[in-house]
Amino acid sequence: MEKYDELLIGLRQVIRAIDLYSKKLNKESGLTGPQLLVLQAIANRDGVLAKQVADAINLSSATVTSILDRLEARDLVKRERSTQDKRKVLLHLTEKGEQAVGDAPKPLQQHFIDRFEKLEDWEQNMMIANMQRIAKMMNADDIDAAPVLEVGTIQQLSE
Amino acid sequence: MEKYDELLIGLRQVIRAIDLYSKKLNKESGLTGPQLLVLQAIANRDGVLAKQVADAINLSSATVTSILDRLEARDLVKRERSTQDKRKVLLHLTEKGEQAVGDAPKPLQQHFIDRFEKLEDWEQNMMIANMQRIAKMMNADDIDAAPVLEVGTIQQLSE
DNA sequence: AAAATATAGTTCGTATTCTAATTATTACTT
DNA sequence: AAGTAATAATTAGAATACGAACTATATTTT
Repeated sequence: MEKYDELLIGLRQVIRAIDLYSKKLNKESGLTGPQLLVLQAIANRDGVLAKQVADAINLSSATVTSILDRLEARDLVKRERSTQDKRKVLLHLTEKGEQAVGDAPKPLQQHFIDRFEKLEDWEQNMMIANMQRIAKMMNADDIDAAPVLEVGTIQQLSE
Repeated sequence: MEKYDELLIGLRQVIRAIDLYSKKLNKESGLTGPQLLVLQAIANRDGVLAKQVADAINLSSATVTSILDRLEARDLVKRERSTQDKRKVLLHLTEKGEQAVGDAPKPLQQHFIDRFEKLEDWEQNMMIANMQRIAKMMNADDIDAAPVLEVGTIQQLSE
């Protein structure tokens, strides 16, 4: 087996771990990973806009809309049209939603963070540098000249 | 910004790079990343089983079935029931399929590999070790297995 | 030989995710 | 003031991805 295979397999495991944990979450708490992330974003700031949530958790507006549809159908979230700017939709948790956030297990992010923070500083730095390097090596920018500047740009904007 | 944020953003960039490149591929060649991976797996070994393809590219059988449905509908792949073991389905490329594989741009994997192989040995090893470590730290099994052990114990287990 | 297990593939239902197109509204330009 | 841009959200359509349930075969156990 080639070395790059090992790396790509490792990467796939990571991606899969995220997905599988999302499904595990769903079984145990009735919420998938993305759903929980959306709920937490609203819990963090009541009345947040759908757009802001999308930026915060790095998804397109369309994706957030579909997640919100499901959350609203289950009476966990309430949409409210802003009267000042009628394009905007303000998001709130219902009581049920607040309870769900409180009861839910940690999203994978949190679980991972707990472990990550136990590492030595130099280890943390090394892992960050490596991941950024892979991101760079995979960056579509370098494949073609122009079209896909978005990845880097979006990250910068969302900070 | 916390350090773990940097790491998770890097990871997100990687995942996104894979997705965006898949869509770019699709626009240019009419094949998505996973579709191309399936075609290549068949090109590698004519008559391969669906199951083997699934294992090779790390997807569930159900997912591969749906990808094969699309590829077969477009006359890129042919399914053939084995006469010896009628549970099995042997996969072949059609002429059109072979041409598609030949014409398609490299999947992201290949592009990445080219770059990865230019690195020094020790760098490659470090990147692999790091990715595997992240995979381990994200592993859902460990979440259930070792919930409230002491710090020191967890460190030992996760090494 | 009969029953229990295992394997290969498919189908079903659900969720995520994207882009492109659409709607409604607000802001900017001329 | 009218026409053009930009913004916020949604809708439509496509692909990916999974587990669970199911069908059909094969293999193993009793």
